[in-house]
Amino acid sequence: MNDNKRISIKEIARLADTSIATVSRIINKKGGYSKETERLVNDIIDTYGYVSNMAAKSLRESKSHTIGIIVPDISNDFFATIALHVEKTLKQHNYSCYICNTSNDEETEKEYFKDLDSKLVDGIICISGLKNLPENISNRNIPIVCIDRKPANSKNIPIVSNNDTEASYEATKLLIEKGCKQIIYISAFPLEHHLQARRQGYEKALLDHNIKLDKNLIFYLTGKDISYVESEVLVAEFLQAGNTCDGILATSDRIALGALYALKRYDIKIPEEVKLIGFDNSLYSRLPSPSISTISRNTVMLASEGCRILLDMLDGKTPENLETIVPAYIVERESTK
Amino acid sequence: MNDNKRISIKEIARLADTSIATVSRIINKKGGYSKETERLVNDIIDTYGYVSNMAAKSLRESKSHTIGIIVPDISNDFFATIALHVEKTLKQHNYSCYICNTSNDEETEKEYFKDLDSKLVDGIICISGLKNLPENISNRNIPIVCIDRKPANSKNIPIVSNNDTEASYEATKLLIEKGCKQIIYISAFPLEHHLQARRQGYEKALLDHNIKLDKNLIFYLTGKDISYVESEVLVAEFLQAGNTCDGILATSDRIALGALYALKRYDIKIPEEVKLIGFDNSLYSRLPSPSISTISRNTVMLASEGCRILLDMLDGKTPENLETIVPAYIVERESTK
DNA sequence: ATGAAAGCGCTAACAA
DNA sequence: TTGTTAGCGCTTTCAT
Repeated sequence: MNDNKRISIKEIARLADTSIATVSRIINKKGGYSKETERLVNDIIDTYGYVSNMAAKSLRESKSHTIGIIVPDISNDFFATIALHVEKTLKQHNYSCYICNTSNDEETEKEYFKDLDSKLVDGIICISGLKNLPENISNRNIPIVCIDRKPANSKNIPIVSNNDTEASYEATKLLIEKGCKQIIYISAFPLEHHLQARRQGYEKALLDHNIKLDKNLIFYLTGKDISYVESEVLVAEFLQAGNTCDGILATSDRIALGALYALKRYDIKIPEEVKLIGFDNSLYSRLPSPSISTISRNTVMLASEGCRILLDMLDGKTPENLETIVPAYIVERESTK
Repeated sequence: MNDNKRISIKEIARLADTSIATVSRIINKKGGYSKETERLVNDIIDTYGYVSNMAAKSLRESKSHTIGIIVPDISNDFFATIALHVEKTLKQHNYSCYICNTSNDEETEKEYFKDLDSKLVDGIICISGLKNLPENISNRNIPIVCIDRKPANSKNIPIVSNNDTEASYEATKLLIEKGCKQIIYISAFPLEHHLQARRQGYEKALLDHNIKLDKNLIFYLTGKDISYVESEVLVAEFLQAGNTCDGILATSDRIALGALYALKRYDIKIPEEVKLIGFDNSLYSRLPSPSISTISRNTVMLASEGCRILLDMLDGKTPENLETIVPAYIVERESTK
């Protein structure tokens, strides 16, 4: 078959001396043809290496058997793991995936939504960075499931996320129980709902343990630099100014890592003098010495729950719950031991 | 526009009281229409949130403005970085990307090739795990560029890879110059060409420095477990048996990390007693303490060279070089200092 | 069990 | 500058 041209069902029909309708039926196993023609047609398909033309199929059916996955940053372990798991799961249900990397850029994300719309994707799994989803996509009635982050105008869109408030509460509590009294809180700028939830958990834990909230211990990154760089600078400046602390809660492992670097730079012993805990259970917490305690977000479950809901919606079902909570849990490592 | 139905150019034409041909021309900026109709049509497009139907466009044009990216494992930092960079680069040239994660599974990879063919992708960037590319795809005359790994039957397919032999040579030389005489070599099972190249570089460096090759110092992983686990076990057993070494060259950072863990377990000082170097310049070498010296593969350049060549091919040019070598270079860290 | 034909939305060749 | 029309490959309805 050294022919580089794609063969069509029309051609197959001609070769099998039958009609394109029959060929189509055979390819899609719809029944209504003889064993004999079936064998003949399948033989031709094999010999000529026929591959269906998805564009034509999609045009005709107004669907693409494809799902779009929107991720902020595929080179981030956390998102990559989710994307990977989503892809694998959906593949088992005969969907392929467009992975769209927004680089946390709002304009890019909007473009991708349009792109996915244009490509007739059957559904979207979305870890969005947008405050609001684009109007047109939300009006298109295309099934969307959000993971981790929830755009404000997504009232009817199911979301799968963690019990962030509680997880953050537990992390703070762990530090307190290990004797910490001055606990720094470092977070990315809390545009997103889940970051606000974490702050609440932190505050509640302090309150419940009679520790007065000290606003001077709360820091937000600007996002102008890589998070661990910003975090390192911030903690270093804090220490340089003669301030003290005995615990640090960071809302990501990368932020925690920056803190770790700063503490090391000032020869502060971890966990003896300062205890440290992050979020995400990524390589950033697993690999450093001392290894950093962290909150596992349970990426596999975030992904599989998201898929389950999306697949239900693709089947025409209405999701019973708009909010699905995946339990995050503490992974204790050297930095709090 | 609370209508969830997609509007077509036919509908636009009706609303603008013109023909679909004119609308098509305006959308694609082909010229041959008045300023006035242009404005009118664009207004309608905006108000109705028109989005083109890619399936129809692809069917008509026999191309999809989409590139397929085949990767073995998107949750691996090294591949993810390449995929990300490829996606960003191609996006600037108005191509979107299918990222296909093969999980190092041959069957999956073959399926994906078929899938990409079916989706009429205009080109493929391929970090393949296959010994041979599928027949049908190589006969389809669709532009393919391989990165890092080269299937055997890809005679006419351009490949972008590193100068692995030299890089490995330099790494070994570095260890030797720092005084190492018993250098362990640990590699994944060398099905792939670039792993054989690295072994050659290692051997040549030993030879050039009058160190006799000791086959007992050469180890291959089976691939039955995660590489750093296998590597840790392997080095631990080596030490347990009372053997000694003063340097380790690992063909990936993950393998190097396993070695690091084993050495630490036996309280062997790095770099004082044993020096260690890996490959990839990933988080696995950057984050641990001591940090691990490594060979940077120059992922950004691997990706951008791959894109450059593919874009040329998409323009109908024949690539001038079938082999493009991207220089890998040593990143020295604590483990060899 | 099979076939003829319509039509999905689009581009491009041709006509006006 | 604009419009008419064929046809890309496919599924599906309606005949037979």
